[in-house]
Amino acid sequence: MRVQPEQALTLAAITTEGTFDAAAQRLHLTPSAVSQRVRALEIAIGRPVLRRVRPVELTPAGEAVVRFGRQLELLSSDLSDQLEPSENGSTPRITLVVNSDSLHTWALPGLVKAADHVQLTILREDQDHSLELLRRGTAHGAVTATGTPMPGCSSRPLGVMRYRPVCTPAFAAKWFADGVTGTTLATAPVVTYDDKDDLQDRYLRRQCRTTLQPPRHYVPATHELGQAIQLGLGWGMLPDLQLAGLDSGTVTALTPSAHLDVPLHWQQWRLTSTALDHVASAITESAQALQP
Amino acid sequence: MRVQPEQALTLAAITTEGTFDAAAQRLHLTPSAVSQRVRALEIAIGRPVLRRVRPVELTPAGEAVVRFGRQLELLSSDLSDQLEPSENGSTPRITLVVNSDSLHTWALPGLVKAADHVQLTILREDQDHSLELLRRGTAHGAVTATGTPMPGCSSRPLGVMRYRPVCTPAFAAKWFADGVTGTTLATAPVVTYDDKDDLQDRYLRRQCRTTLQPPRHYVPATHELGQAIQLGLGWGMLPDLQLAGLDSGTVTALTPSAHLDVPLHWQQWRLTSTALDHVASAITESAQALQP
DNA sequence: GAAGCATCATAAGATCATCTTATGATGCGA
DNA sequence: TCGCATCATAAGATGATCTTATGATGCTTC
Repeated sequence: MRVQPEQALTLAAITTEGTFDAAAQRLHLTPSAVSQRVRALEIAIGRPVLRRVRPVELTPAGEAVVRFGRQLELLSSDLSDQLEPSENGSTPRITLVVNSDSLHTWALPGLVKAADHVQLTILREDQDHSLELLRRGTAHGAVTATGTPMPGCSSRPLGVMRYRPVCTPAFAAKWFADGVTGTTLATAPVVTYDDKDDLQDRYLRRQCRTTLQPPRHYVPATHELGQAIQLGLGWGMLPDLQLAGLDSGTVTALTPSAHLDVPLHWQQWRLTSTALDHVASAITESAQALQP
Repeated sequence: MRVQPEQALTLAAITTEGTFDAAAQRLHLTPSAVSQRVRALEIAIGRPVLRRVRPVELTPAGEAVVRFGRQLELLSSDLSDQLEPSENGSTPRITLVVNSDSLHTWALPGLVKAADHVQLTILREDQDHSLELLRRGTAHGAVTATGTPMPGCSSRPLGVMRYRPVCTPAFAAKWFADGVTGTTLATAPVVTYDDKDDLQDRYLRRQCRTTLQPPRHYVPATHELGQAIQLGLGWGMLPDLQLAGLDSGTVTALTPSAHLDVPLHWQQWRLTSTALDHVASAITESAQALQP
């Protein structure tokens, strides 16, 4: 038997919501109806589509069905758009994942322009999570650091984010009076985004060839991380694009020539949707800022 | 109200079949049910989707719905394929338009290779018609002479078909003993595909700078047109690729250096279907034969 | 560990969309 | 003019799917 569109859309809703009951609410149905739809779907394709845990976990078959459902949603939005270009009640919603630094520095301007006919859901997540969100179908596209496309996705390079180690002149005078050496770097406090943020460690390794454990402060917001550094909380890695926005003289590079390049890529589902196309080209346009 | 997938698929079936009754048969329904589905659809989107003539003619809104339906069909096939790679009962059907010369000379070999997991419907049509079939959603892809993509389609260049004016040595001796001039060209009979085939006229214009009206024979089949020329029915424009297959000496060029280049493009719907992707790459591979 | 809550499954009947049957109108060709 | 093909509509039949009701399970909280 064939998978019914309704069934696929239901499974997609369950995946985004995480539970049957939440999906039922979203679909304006009783939980029982949702349960029955899932059962019917599983009977139709002859195997389970998800594991009943919280939140639900899709089986491979379930993932295929959800992909179908998501594409159907977009197709449907496209059709509505063609039929009633005026009525904007049901403009499609595109969900994308952008890491915090990109969102803060370059991603937003282009996206704003694309938002005429699209409703955006921007998820601010780090690398690991962003690929997971793509895989689960929660997001349609993502800015990632890995260029190899997920199965079912296409990937295109966006450019390179260049990070530099910076601090205030006062901070440098206090901690690096004897120069930026293994000794001083081991004691000077560093400000990072969170405990997964390894940019600083990569710099330290390149600089000293050993693993250092300086004091660390975590500031999990890009703008505020910049502020923290400007206030002398520590030194840290900031993108060139963010540095360009600071008043000159407020921060200084630890080692002027040193920098870390993080290549960024746009990954999106291989599906046809004018809405998604809009967003993709908007991101690409924004990423012009990443070109040297 | 939203367009239901069933309704879109129904309209698509009506379009391919031409009448409600034929569509009903294909869908294993009564004509009445089909009629009611169409009515429900028209009420849902608030305007007619087709004109009730034979065969039916879609309105712009109807065309949008049919496109949606066709894409849904492909999506659905893809899903089935993913869920049951073994059961090949419902391999997707891809419809493409290829002009006669391309079909005869270069298009088929690659397509044959792609046919493992795809059922092909090849429509042999000339330029005007092929774009129309694309637009109406009857075909998923087409080999066209125009490179500017239709709305909703993507286009990629395939290469160039080079045509040369040829005839038999005997024909040349009889008609062109005084050389290939405006005078001789005006009287020597020419063989063309049909009355829309303007390759010969383009050659004549380029050769003489005036419009000539030589006697014309129409042979609406590529292979047979070649045979006709070999039998001395007239001179005509044949693709290099076709000439390569003829025994040497059977035909000779009217003006050895003269040739007409027809650039070819592959246009297809911008949608994600592994089946369509297969066909597209097969066509592109075949088109290697068009590279100089 | 008992109570409370959230979650999913199942049975059974209600509801509603959609199909079939039956009939009629229209247009076209023989 | 008849016959045929086509599409529309009314009305009842059908059947899928929903809601209601209830129960099982597992996790949290006190």
